[in-house]
Amino acid sequence: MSERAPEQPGREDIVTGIMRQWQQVHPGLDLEPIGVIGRINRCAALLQQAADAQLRPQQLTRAEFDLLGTLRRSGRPLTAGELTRETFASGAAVTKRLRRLEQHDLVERRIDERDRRVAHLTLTDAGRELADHTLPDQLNREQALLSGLPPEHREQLAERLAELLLLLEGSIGQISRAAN
Amino acid sequence: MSERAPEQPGREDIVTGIMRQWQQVHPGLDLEPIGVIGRINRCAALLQQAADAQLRPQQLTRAEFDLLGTLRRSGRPLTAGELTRETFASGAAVTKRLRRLEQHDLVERRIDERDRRVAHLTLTDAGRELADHTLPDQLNREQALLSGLPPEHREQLAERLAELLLLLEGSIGQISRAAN
DNA sequence: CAGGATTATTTTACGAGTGAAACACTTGCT
DNA sequence: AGCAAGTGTTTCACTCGTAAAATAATCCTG
Repeated sequence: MSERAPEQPGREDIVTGIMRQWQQVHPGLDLEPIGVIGRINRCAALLQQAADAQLRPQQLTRAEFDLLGTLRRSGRPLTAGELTRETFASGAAVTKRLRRLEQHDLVERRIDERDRRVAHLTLTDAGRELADHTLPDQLNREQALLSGLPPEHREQLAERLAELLLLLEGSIGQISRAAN
Repeated sequence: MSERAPEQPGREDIVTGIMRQWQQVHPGLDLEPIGVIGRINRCAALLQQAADAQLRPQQLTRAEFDLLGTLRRSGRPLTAGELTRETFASGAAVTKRLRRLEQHDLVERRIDERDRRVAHLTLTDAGRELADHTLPDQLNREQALLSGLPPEHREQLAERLAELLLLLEGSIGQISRAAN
């Protein structure tokens, strides 16, 4: 399917070529941000595509699975608002996703008695089982993807990304008040 | 919701906390993929949010700007199909975006005379000006975000991401026929 | 040189996400 | 107590993206 040119198996990633094109069109422009940010975006797109494909048979969206995972790892009921903040999503989106998850009997809703505005969401047994089955599966396939990288490079990548993310949370995250 | 310690300004990124939660719930599970992939996804989300905000005043979507940029850096007319592959998007999405860009007189369409199925798209003068004004702007703000990282860390990050992307293009990209 | 296979692009029908307004409560002020 | 202000969640109207079907042209191949 790819016998293009006398090209080596995998010499360059897509972004390298993109940067070369820009350099020819705008010589002298500092393209470093593309080398970092463009690659992050492409990697994210590919990885999300892979995750979506893996969740499709379970009839779950990545965003829905994110909710299940957030409930699972928190180990206690969360309110809709907490889920909104934890999953970095809009309130409207969370409402819709919760409706679907409730319809499929994966999460349950309990109205707070003190303050009847707030809803506490919990995983049902089915929801917990689904999460507990799906997460390790997901991690295995992801680890398989990453295994093509030498372990010390994976580790370095994680460290550098942590630095960057911390930085971005500081400079961009202000509005979204990511309440940790 | 988080009684963690006399919290320092920015000691940990969000993902570190998420990993700690998982470790408590599923001890023994290998969470390394979260450290890499989870962080890539979060970084991408934040960076895209920043880019969207910056493009809003220009009345452009990030995806639309991606089309303009692709045409600009290619330096020649591209067909709709080429744009589809280059921008990593679905055909339908490209059709819609091109319609909008044509309506705003940013790109022009010319039907190929040999094969009247194919459309060649070009930037108009306005489109080129917009791209030439917006890209450096974008790069400057992105460089400003990254400038919080030591230069050698930025470089290392770009290198490691290039390795990863190359790997992912090999293992995931098969379907999407990225004909380069 | 006719008619099916192939290719390039658009249309259609629909699902998912969004911001703003609405709704449903509780809190605090007087 | 009464009511304005505040808070948590849902609804509404809309945009954007997608997969699959439709359209439109070209390429074979006998």
